[in-house]
Amino acid sequence: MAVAARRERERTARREAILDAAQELVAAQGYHGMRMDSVAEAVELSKGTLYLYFENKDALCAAVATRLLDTLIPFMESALENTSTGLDAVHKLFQKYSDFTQENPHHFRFALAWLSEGERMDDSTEAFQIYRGRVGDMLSLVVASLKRGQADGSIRADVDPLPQALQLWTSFLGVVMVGLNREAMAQRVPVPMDFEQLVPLHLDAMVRALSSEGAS
Amino acid sequence: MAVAARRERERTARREAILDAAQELVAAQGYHGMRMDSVAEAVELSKGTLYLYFENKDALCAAVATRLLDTLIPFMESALENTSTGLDAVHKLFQKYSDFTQENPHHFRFALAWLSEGERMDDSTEAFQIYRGRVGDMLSLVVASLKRGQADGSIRADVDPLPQALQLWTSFLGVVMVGLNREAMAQRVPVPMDFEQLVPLHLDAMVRALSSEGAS
Amino acid sequence: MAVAARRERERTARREAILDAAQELVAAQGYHGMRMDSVAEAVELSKGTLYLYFENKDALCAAVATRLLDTLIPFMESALENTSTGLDAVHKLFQKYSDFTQENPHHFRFALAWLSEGERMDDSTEAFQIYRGRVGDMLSLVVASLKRGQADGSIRADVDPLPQALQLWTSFLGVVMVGLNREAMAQRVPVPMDFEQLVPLHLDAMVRALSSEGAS
Amino acid sequence: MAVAARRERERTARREAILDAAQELVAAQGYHGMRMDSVAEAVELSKGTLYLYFENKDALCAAVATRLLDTLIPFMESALENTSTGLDAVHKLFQKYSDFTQENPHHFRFALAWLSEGERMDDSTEAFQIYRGRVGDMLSLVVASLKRGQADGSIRADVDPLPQALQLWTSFLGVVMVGLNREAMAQRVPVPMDFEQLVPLHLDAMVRALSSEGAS
DNA sequence: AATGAATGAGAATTCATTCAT
DNA sequence: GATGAATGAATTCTCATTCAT
Repeated sequence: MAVAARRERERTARREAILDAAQELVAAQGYHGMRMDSVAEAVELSKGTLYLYFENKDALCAAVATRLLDTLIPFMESALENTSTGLDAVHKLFQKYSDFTQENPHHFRFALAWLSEGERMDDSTEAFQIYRGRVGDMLSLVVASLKRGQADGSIRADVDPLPQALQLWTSFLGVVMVGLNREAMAQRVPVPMDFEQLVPLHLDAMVRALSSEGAS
Repeated sequence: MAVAARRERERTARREAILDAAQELVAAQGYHGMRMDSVAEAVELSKGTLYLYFENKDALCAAVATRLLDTLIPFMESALENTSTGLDAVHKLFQKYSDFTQENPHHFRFALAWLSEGERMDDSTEAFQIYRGRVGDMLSLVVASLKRGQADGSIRADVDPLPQALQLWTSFLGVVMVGLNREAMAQRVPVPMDFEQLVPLHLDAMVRALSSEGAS
Repeated sequence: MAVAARRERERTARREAILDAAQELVAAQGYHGMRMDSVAEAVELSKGTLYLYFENKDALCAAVATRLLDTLIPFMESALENTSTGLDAVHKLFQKYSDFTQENPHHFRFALAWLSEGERMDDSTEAFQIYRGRVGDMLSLVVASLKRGQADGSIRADVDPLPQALQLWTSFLGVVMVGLNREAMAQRVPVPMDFEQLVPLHLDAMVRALSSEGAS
Repeated sequence: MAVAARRERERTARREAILDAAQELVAAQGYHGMRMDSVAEAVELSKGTLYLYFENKDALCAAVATRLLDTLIPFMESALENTSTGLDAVHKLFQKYSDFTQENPHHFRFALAWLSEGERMDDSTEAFQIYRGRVGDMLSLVVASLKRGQADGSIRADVDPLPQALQLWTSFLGVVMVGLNREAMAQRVPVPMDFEQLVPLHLDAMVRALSSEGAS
């Protein structure tokens, strides 16, 4: 029995180690740059062993993303403590979101790959299904804060919470995407770009747009 | 002489055909998914011939992007006619941008695929430099309108035109990206989404955020 | 344990098989004519497998050359036993060199093909650095014998050992090269050629040139 | 008639121009580095036109080499004027040969390719046959000087002219080959090499070896 | 005679995945 | 469970040669 338990523990630990390595590599080199070879080397396992833990590369990446969302959601929830108003809550929620993407660029890159190459990713794996569920959880946090803001008067009454949550989230996606691909952007845009400014500017714009103050 | 003229015509036509094929393939399969082989097959030319028209894969992609911007920019410029204020101009500029992406989903898919794979490209080709110039032209339209809005009092004076133009553009990228992948999104996000609403909501938010009215 | 030992044996054997095939192909077709495809086919391995054993084509070629020098050097060293003088040693060294090329025409053809195509190689691989070291070892034998000859008075005192060693080696290259291509030469040079005589004649000339006797 | 003559003149001029360009390119980039594309561009002709003047790449190269030998032979002959002895003549002959290879490295590279890749070159062309004849002419010069040296007593009587001429020529091939591939050599040999010294050293050694003075 | 667009058979190298041990 | 050697299809790019005009 104890043996089985230890085995299970070892298995979990190894799985986590693989996820750690994969996460770091995706962060450093992007989805395409991450090689199964490198993951194996990083965890000091053979390439074959990787396939005992994950069906294929996409499943491994989905598992990385899921684990990140599992971290992101409590991280965002923690932003809600000590918020004066719903508007403040929305602000802090996205601030956290932004912080998170800066610290875990892999999550974002994965999410984007998922969006922009969606059709070509292998979404048949269980790992992928779990990941999907998490996205809904995250959006719920935003919706709830918007509603709270309307209740406490900090957010305009004519805002429709769910669509507006999606507007907030998706516009954030664009800003953060650009921030994560600064090198690629700097190559393509012939003006100096201050990527550090981008997120604060966007957050500020979003707060102004939602605020009940100054509404006609 | 007629021969030279015809040759020139044929050459241009062939070039356009290659661009068409490449555009479609990148839109459908992403930058990595687009294979020079597939492009060649699609235009019924040999692989080698592609390289008579474009230095390499990156130059071909840059040419596709340039061609798209060549259409987009006049289209956006046309939005500036009959605009009452700078704020109105910004609004209409992005409205056009949005319309364009709806009508030319390929453009957007192309731009996104190219961006979100986030890898450095070969920027040594002439084609890439031309593309880079066009991106600047497009941004200039936004910057100019922001300045005009500050001059006529419709836009807040504390807005810094270039960074704000980037914020506007990049946040739009996210919204439109999601709008173009509505099916993938709808299937994956476990809440009902009304994509038609997304762009107007975002436009509205942006205008509120920039407007000098109701500024503290 | 036995498993590890067998694996190691197999790995070495496979490596040697690849080297054999590459050596033969370069000898027969020159450096450019040797294709990684052909090597793979010759050893009945997939192309990819070659790259598990050697970083790239240049590293493979460097390894072939190294292996040949590993045989040649002890063979030349054996010539130094029972030599009366330094001059005698130089003579016997090149006699051995010549014998070696007659017995291992592949070595020479390989070295020549590699040299006469005159292109820069990828010298960043470990394999190349090892090869480079071996070339130095071989030359050292000649340099040492020249010095010995000067010490014992058999070789002219005004000889500068290193440059002279290079002169000896490189002039030998030409003679042996022609000797190995006797058929091609005989067919192409419109005078009767006695190739058997060529090496002895050259050796004799070299000894006369180095000898301290008869120096002005 | 005049028309035919002019045509012929033009044709010859164009042929020469192609040879000039090819010669320069082989010199600069080696046999493999020389591209038919580059030749065409250099002479401002289309690639197709090249094939109206030369059967294929190898025939073009053979023609370059032939033309060079056509220059080399009178050049070597000119060395014979004002020579005091046969030994002096041999010395000056090879001195000229060496000068020539330094100034026309292409000739040499071609000759070597011909030797070391002989079997794979297309020797069926007429250009190639002409080239072969020239080689014999050149050797005859050396043979004649050796005989003269024996007659005037400057060269050892026991030298057999034809074999010795071949020894001289072939050993020179090696030295010059290395001199022409200095870059490749410098990469492979881990000792500092002074290529300028190599040819004089070799010439000196050859003269000592042939000289009747100091012969036993 | 001249053109130059088109060809297409390769070339080296990569990498996710499999499978005998 | 773990290994790691082997795979082989895929990918970008090259270049001597051809041929309709």
